[in-house]
Amino acid sequence: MTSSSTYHHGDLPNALRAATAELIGEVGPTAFSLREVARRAGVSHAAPAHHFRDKGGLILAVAIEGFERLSDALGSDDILAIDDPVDRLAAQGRAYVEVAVGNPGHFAVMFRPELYPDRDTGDAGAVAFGRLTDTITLIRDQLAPDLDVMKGAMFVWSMVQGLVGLSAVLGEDGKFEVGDESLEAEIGELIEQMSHMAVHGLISAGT
Amino acid sequence: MTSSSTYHHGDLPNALRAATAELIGEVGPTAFSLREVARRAGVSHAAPAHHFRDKGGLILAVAIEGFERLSDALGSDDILAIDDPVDRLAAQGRAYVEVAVGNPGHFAVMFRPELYPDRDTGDAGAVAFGRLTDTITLIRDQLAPDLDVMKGAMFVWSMVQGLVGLSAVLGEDGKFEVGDESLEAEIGELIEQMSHMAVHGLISAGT
DNA sequence: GGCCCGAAGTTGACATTGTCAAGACGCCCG
DNA sequence: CGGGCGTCTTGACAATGTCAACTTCGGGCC
Repeated sequence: MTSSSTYHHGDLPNALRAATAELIGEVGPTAFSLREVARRAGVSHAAPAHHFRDKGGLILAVAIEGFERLSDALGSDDILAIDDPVDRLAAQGRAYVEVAVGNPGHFAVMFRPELYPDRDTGDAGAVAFGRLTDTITLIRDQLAPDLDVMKGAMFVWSMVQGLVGLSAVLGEDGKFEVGDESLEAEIGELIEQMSHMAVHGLISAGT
Repeated sequence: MTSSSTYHHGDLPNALRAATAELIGEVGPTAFSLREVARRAGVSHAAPAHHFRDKGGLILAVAIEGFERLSDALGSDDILAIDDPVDRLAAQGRAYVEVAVGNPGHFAVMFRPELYPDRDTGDAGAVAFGRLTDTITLIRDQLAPDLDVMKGAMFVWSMVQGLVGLSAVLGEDGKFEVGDESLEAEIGELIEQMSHMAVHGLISAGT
């Protein structure tokens, strides 16, 4: 609880992770400043170094946390309860986008190894990727025997990751405006349509 | 000509753009430093400010140059000479990836508006996107009358952009290694397969 | 042809940042 | 109750982005 002595924070690592994700979500991973994070957490500017080695270490921790949240979402009970692999893949697509828009600070650093030089996220990314390959494997077994699972997984991962990346660029409020015409689709409707296209592409490539 | 007086550089803006793209390609857009660029161009640390307002202005110039190169590649004579719209789309996918891997410094900043706050790339991005929508429109007219062109364009753009983004993360030397199994496909082979899937997805969604 | 004004580049300064070394604080185990 | 160690602070340093003032060049105008 609120300790009278402020010298020991209690759970500074988690507070720093949260403040970092929040700050990056506001100003981006470049403008993000280690000292500002310390300020928000109410500690001195050098305190973060005792828990995370340096700036890169703190960003790495946020990236790993993001991959874990993604893995949890892609492998949730709700999703694993879906038997039809095509429906499950669509649900995973929706879940992916939901996690991305719900954790902008995390996703801003998850695919940027240059932000934590000489370190990596371990197998956190591979675990999340495995959630997708599992579903693609089901699709291959049931619907598309000749499908290359790895290429198929890269296909759907690229699609959904590209959508997330582009949506952060193109518009605000979930709407896109590109060129003369404006794409007025909600992002939810868009991911629905794109999932449909992706599934047909997968199946046609494997039969 | 090697001017005897070094005071006036001759074409400093272009030299700075080139040095910036090169440096970003080496160390990423975050570690990139304005003073280092000036050093490489052989000018003093404040010289860039006279041509590009500040750090963001220089990065913005590189981003716009990248969009222009992309537009040129997607609308090259070779590509426009391809009559079959499906073949043309596949060629544009290949061209997109080629430009991306050939200009890593540019692509590292093209979809990052947070790197140039309060500024934007104008219509440079929309022009490139238009090259794709043109081809998708052909596909709709000839093969898939009910296809939503904008959604289809977002689909293929997301896919190819996601592939580019992920390829920068997953591996070196054009190979991917994910999880236990390793995806040994060359990126060229991968984009070929993915184009195939994308086209089938588009057509099935529009008929 | 000479001048001169503005473009192009330099120098110096300042606040901010990331990192490191050294020290202060407080809890826990003996 | 005393010492040790994890936790946090303080102070310092080099590097960075940006601003203001200064210097140098070159082309246009009379």
